[in-house]
Amino acid sequence: MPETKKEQSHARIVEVASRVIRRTGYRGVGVADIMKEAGLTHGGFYAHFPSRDAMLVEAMQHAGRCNIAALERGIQRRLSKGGTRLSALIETYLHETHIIKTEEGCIVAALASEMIRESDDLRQEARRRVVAMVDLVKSALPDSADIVEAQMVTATMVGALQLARTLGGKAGQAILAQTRQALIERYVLRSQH
Amino acid sequence: MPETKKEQSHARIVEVASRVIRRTGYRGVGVADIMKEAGLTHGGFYAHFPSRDAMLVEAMQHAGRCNIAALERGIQRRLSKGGTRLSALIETYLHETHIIKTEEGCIVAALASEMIRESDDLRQEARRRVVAMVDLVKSALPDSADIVEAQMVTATMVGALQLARTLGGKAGQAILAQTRQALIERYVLRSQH
DNA sequence: TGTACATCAGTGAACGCGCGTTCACTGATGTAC
DNA sequence: TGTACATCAGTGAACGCGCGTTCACTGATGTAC
Repeated sequence: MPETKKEQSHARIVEVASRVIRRTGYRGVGVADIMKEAGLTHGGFYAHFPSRDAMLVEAMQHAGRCNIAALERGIQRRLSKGGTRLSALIETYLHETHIIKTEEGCIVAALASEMIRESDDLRQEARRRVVAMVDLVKSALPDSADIVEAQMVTATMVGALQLARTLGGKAGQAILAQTRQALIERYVLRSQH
Repeated sequence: MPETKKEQSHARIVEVASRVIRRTGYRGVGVADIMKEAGLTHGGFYAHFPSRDAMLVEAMQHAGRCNIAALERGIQRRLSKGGTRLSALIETYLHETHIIKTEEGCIVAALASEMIRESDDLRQEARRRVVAMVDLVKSALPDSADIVEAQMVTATMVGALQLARTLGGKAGQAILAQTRQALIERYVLRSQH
């Protein structure tokens, strides 16, 4: 069954918003901007969402699911050239291109320090996004690793990407390279003997 | 020589702002709120700063310097009870109380994901705050460790604190505990033999 | 010591602007007969 | 097949509010003589 026109518009708004909030933050963008970028006028917004906040929740969910899917694709691509699932994940997540590409990048890294300040609904969705990321990391860690270990690896990758973005340039790239190396050394090389 | 009344007010505004931005973010607070919390009215603001942005730069610098000083105090207190400088730093930074206490906490963790979106002046100051944190971490690492290694450790601690805050509760505390343990295992225990 | 004036630090009303939200209206598409 | 009406999806003007910034004014403190 084909989507109705309204459903298509709805999906387009969410898609646009999910990209824009990663670039400019929760507070950095208005309803009118998002509608305009989706090819609509701002007046129609409230036919799609009860509030700006509700739209942000959807945008965050969408961004997180795209993140997981994109990471999984990157992992499979790298796995086909050899290596472990974990090294493939680490190399995909901590790739240098993500320093600049925030719009399509990890929603957790893009908004981590803002998450705690927003409405209850947004914080709850933020928690879900973190849990989804942690689950993906856990699926790549050795079976002996528990959820808390996966949380720590996630924290390391998220923090590294954020500092790399703040410092920028060669220093930013160096952080990512170092973090890749350290995580792979700790979790991949050591478990091989 | 005693401070003039104006210098005292200026310092008080910066102090208040440095706390409030850690709690609510760059965009989460207005000039009037800060002046009110400093016991003044908003009209006088522009006798102290050329713009809101300039005040935020000062607030960030102040917060960062207080962070470094507080960490150093925490390190010395712990060192007097034994242990290494690095384990003292890790245990001070990743202490459970920091999950809730954002106002007095690390400015980098509080604003990491917002830093890249602000004005050039603010981003430059943000870079300085990151560099200062990294320098402190480097001062606690073994001499063989280079600056990039210090950056990675900083990223791990910052990321862990942010995820701990997002998840909250027991899960948040578990992340901090796990990260402390992993970092100490990697850098402290291993270098002892 | 007292008087007159200048400077300092802050007050509070006002301005302009942008943003979230509302709402009367419009053109396109679907449906009944 | 054509006509009349209902529904859908979106438009664009308007409202209220808060925020950064400006500015004329005020009371307190310092200074000259």
